[in-house]
Amino acid sequence: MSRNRKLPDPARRSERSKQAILTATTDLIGEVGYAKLAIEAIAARAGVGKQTIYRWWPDKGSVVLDAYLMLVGADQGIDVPDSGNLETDLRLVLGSTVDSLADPVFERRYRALVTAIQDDPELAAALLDRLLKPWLEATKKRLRSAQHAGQIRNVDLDVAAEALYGPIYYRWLLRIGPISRQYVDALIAMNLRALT
Amino acid sequence: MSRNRKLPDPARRSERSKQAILTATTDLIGEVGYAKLAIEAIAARAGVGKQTIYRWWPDKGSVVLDAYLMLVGADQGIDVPDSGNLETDLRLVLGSTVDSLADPVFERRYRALVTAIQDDPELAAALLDRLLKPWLEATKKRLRSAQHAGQIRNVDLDVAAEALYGPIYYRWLLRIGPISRQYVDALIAMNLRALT
DNA sequence: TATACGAGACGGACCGTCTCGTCTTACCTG
DNA sequence: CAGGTAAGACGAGACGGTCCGTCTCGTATA
Repeated sequence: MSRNRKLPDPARRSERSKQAILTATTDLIGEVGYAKLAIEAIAARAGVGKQTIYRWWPDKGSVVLDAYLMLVGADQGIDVPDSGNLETDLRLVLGSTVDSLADPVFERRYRALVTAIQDDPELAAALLDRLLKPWLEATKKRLRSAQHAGQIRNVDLDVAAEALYGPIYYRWLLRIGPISRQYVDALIAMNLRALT
Repeated sequence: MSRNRKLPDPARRSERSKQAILTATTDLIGEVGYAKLAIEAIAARAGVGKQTIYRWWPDKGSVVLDAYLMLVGADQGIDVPDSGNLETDLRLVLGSTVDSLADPVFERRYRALVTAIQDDPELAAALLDRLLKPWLEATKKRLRSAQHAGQIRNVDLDVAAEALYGPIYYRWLLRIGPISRQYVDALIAMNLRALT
């Protein structure tokens, strides 16, 4: 009862076409948004046959995920600096998160991704593994270091890391309010009060 | 250059058709999901002409919002109890939030709404005003009461309220992990440590 | 030599607009 | 406080258009 479809040979895949498809996808999301993004339009823009897209991706959401990962240059490793001053380091990493979310170049693409995720748990898992988890893990690593230095108490690091990112994404995803450096500072201050 | 469209008369609107449309929408989201939800299918299921839908709603997202608000019985006012014990009261209100998000009946409909919001800021504002803000305001009110009782310190209540809801929605929207009563308890404990 | 490729034809699903004839309702008249 | 009427909201569905996902074609490539 397993999948009966003949799989294509990745070794023979055209890198040129792949790049063209992902680039066209990123451009088109910026122009027409995710809802009106059409596979046909991607193929036309990329100068590619539709079948070439359907051969390598199961659906629109998967193309969008890969396009975004290429855009942000994922899989190159996230690292939170360790200056010894936790507040400084957190301000740096959360600040760069906020900058990305507020940057129009990334905003539409990221929102497209969140849209695609909502009715595709597999895609959500892929995004989690390849983008969100690296950030969370890097942040937890920095918090663990602070724990060992006796700067913060012995709390659940998953809860602590999500308490930092959660309110930012909450504000941004549900459009509750603007996310600014100032908001980040207030958030960090509150969390450090809980952690020390 | 203003809108040149003749507006229909709300006084003559058929309440029967309205209910049928919103009910059909809720049912169909549960069956096929938001992405595959078709206006034509809603009309057919509701026993209604397509024009009747297009006459009263500008797009699919708006229908979905109204359907959800009807489902949860919004606009009936949110109130956080004030037992004197802040932890108990927060556990109650955040617990009911988690229950909703985890309930399959509400989950698909709410995720549909989040999807619709991402490329429609106006719709997002409507959701914010009619659903999210009432919860946040009720929570802030309870926190303010605790402030006056000298139980928590004098912090920005917007930041405090969002620090409570943010991580829950973050986990749920980005499918980072399961949201449970246990997680809520850990979250409340951490926030209370920051607030006292 | 096998197969990934660009191109595009194909039937089908829905889109959003429109035009019917019917039914409902707000309002006017007596 | 009827009862009659005209405006318009209604259900139904035809319409051209877009895009879907599958399927052939030769051609190019590894």
